[in-house]
Amino acid sequence: MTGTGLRKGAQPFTPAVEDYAKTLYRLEQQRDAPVATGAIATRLEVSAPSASNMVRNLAQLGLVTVARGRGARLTPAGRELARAVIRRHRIIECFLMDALHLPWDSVHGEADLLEHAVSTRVAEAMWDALGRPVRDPHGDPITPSGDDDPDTDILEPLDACEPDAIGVLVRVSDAQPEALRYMAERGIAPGLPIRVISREPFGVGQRVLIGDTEHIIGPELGRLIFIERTA
Amino acid sequence: MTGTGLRKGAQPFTPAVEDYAKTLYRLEQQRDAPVATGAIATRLEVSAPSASNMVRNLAQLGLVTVARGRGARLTPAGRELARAVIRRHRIIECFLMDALHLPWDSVHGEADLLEHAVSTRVAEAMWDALGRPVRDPHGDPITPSGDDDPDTDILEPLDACEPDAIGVLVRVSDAQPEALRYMAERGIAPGLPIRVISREPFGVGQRVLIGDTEHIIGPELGRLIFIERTA
DNA sequence: ATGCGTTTTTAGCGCACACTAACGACAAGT
DNA sequence: ACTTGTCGTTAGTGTGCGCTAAAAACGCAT
Repeated sequence: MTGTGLRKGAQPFTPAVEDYAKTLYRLEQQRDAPVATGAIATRLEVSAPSASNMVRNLAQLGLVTVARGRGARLTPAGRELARAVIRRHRIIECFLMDALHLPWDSVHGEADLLEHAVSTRVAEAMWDALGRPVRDPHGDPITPSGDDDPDTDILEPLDACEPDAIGVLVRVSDAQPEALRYMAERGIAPGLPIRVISREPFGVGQRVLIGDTEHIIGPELGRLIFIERTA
Repeated sequence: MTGTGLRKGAQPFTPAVEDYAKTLYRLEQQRDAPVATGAIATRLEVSAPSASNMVRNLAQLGLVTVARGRGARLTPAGRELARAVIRRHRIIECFLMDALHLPWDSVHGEADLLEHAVSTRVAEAMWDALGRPVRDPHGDPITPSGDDDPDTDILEPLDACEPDAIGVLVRVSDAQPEALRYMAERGIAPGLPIRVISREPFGVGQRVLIGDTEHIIGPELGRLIFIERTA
C-alpha cells in the first residue's frame, strides 16, 4: 500500500489504527461478544493475516485485549478512540451535506477519507457552525462526546416490523451508497413518518407508507432502514 | 514515519508526493531556476537523502525532470499537481477562517493536514459555499483553476520599501505561525492601507502606518509582509 | 592541478501496512 | 478415530517513506 507521507502534526494514531478501532466498535456493538479477526478482515476488505497482525498491533497499543482463543475486545481506551473517530465522521457527514450540499450518497465516502485528517478542534468547530446537530444525515446520533450510541437498541429494522406498525424513520444505514442513491431518488430520508401497510409474500418485501408516498421495500433495503416505533 | 493506513479512495498521488510537488513549485517560483535537492530537504525538514530519493521518485512519476548535474524542475504535469494542491490548501484556509472561525495563526497548519484528504470535489464545494473568494486569509491568491499566481511579482516586501511608500497590505507570509499571532494581536492583516513613515537606524526596522495605527516593523517581519504599491 | 568544504548520492536500515502461501487447531461428518 | 472444511496464525515479501553513515561529485581557492 501507499506510504504515509509527511504527517507530522496529525492524530496520535495512524489512520489504519483508527479504522480498525472503528470497525471493532461497530462489530462489538452488533453482537456483544469478542470480535473474530475474520469479521474485521471482511469488514475492512483486507486479508485475514493483515487483520490478524493489526489486531496484535492494537493490543500492543492498549486499545484491545485479545481474549485467549478467539476474538478481540476493545479496552476503554480503544472504545474512546473509536467513539472519537465515529463522532468526527458523523460531524463531517453533516457538514458535507448541510454546509457544502454534497449529494447524500457521496457524503459517507468523503467522510471516511476526511475523518483521519480532521483534528478534533476542526471537527468541533464544524459542529458548532452547524448548530450542534444531534443526528447526522443518515440519522446516526452525534453523541455529546464519548457516550455510547444511546438508541441503537431502541430502533427496529423496518424489515422486522409487522404490518400496521407506525413510527418515524430515524436512521438509514450508510453502508451502501447505491441503496442511498436509490432512496434519495424516491424521497426516502430520516425524519419522515412511516407506516407498514402489509407484507407481500414470496420475499418481495413490505408495502410501506413513508411520508405520504407508498413504497415497496424489499428485504435487503428493509434491513438498512431503522424506525422508532410509536405503535 | 507512520504508515499510510487504508486510503483507497484517495487522491491519485500520495501526500508525500503532493508535498514535494508543492515545495518544488514554491522554490522554483522564488528564483526561476532548477531547485537544489538540499533546498527541498531544508524546506520540508527531511534529510538530504530523503529528498534526493523522493525527487527521483517524482521524476519517475513524470512530475519532475532532473537537470543533469544540479537541481530539478517541475514538468507541466508536476506544476499542475502543485497548483491543485496549493489551490486546495488556500480554499481550506479560507474555509477554516471564514466558516469555522478558527484563529488566524492555526489555520495554515490545519490546512496542511487537510489538503491531502480533501477531494477536489469537496474543495470546490467549499469554494462555492464561501462565494468563490479571490484571496485566502493571508492574502495569497486563489487562482481560477490552474493558472500561475498572477501577482507574486508585483508585490513588494515591506522590508524593501523606502519611506513614504504607500500601498495596500495584500499578503502576509503564512510560514511562521508566531509571526501571524503577533500581527493578529496588533490588528495587522491583509486589506489594510499602509504607509512607510521612516526607517529607523541600526537594524531596528521601519515605522509604518497600517490602517490608522503606527507600528514598528523589524526586518524579520518586514520580509513577511507584502504590499501592492500605489506610490 | 590539488586539496578542502559543501552538496548530493549510494548503501543499508527501520517502520507501518498490505499481500500470498503454507501451517496449525478445532467442529462436524463419516 | 480419521478426514474435511473453516478459522486463525506464522513466515516471508513488497512498497512508501523516513533515517544514518559513508562515498562520490562539484566548485573554489591555493
